[in-house]
Amino acid sequence: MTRTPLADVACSIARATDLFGDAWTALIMRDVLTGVTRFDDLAHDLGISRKVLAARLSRLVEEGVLVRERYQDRPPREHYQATEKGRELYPVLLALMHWGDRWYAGEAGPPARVHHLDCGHDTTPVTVCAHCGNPLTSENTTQLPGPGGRVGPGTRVLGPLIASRSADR
Amino acid sequence: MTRTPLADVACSIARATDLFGDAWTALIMRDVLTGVTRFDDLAHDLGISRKVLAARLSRLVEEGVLVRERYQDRPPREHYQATEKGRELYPVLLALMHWGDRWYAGEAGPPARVHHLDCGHDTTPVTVCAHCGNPLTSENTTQLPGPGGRVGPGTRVLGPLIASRSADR
DNA sequence: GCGATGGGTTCCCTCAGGGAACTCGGGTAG
DNA sequence: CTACCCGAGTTCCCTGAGGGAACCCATCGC
Repeated sequence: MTRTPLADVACSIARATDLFGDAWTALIMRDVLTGVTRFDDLAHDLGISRKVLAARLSRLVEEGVLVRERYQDRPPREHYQATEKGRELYPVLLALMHWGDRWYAGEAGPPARVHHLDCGHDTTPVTVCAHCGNPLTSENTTQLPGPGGRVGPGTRVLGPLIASRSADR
Repeated sequence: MTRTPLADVACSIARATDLFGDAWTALIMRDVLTGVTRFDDLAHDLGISRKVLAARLSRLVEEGVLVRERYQDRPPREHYQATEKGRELYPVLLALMHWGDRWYAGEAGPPARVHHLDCGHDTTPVTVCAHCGNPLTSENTTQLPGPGGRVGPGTRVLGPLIASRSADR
């Protein structure tokens, strides 16, 4: 649908969603990161059209989020593995999953648990400040322009910033 | 495009992406949470088609993520505010933004900074274990079936789980 | 009365997604 | 040697969601 290209907008969320803001991509990454790495397995597990799956996978490979590698020679079989860039999407998935659990889990409870091997407990993810370790929320944070945030022709900042909220109108 | 309905799949990521896995929804939430709350402002800021914006907003209101409220009577003006459910999407946005910063920021650096009011520093978000406070990664966690994760007809678990990885074939 | 907002809705067109069939190379059973 | 299956895609057609731009309607400010 001639999706408006978001990649060139000066906002990291826009850049990230240009790739990740697609219903399938998140689910593909979830599967790959939890061990479903082969084309047919992904197609069956997700119920995605094979055409779209092929397109998504090659996009993800192009972007360096996944690599396609041969894991067996006779017969030749390939699978997809997450790169470091891909593995770093895990916090996004955890955040999405946690939100889904909070707001859509039925009476039975969430469909899956996350088990933290390091401490041996089932856990929930919390997004905290790298500095002080306390949780970050929309109320206790402010978005400010960063070094790469200068405005130019064809470039939009990450949305009117708090500071420019009334100024830009 | 007769998008495959993901909402009924027994996976919180699928449920969340059914709503959120759309390029525009993430950006709308980013804007609303940073103070861009009016229809026209959103339309201009995002460069989104007004038709699609209207559709997204009403979907988000329907889902209880946003509320539409009149903030002034003469002339009548409405805006959209995030509910608690909506504000809790903030960690997802932070995770997306952080990933975008890590992998797509140019030489100039990221386009925006997140300032944590509680500790007074510019910060980066870290996703940690609610239990022990250490970072969660795809390597140090495992997904296990949860209470709501029983499999039935028409219901898929959150992707073949680690445990069933070789068993289901 | 007249134009300017703000907040949408309507119309048309194109192209991405769904579904299912087809391909192609390498096993493997008989 | 032939027949059949599997993994991994590719091709084809059809539908409907997204883009773009015009249109609508109520309420100001003048």
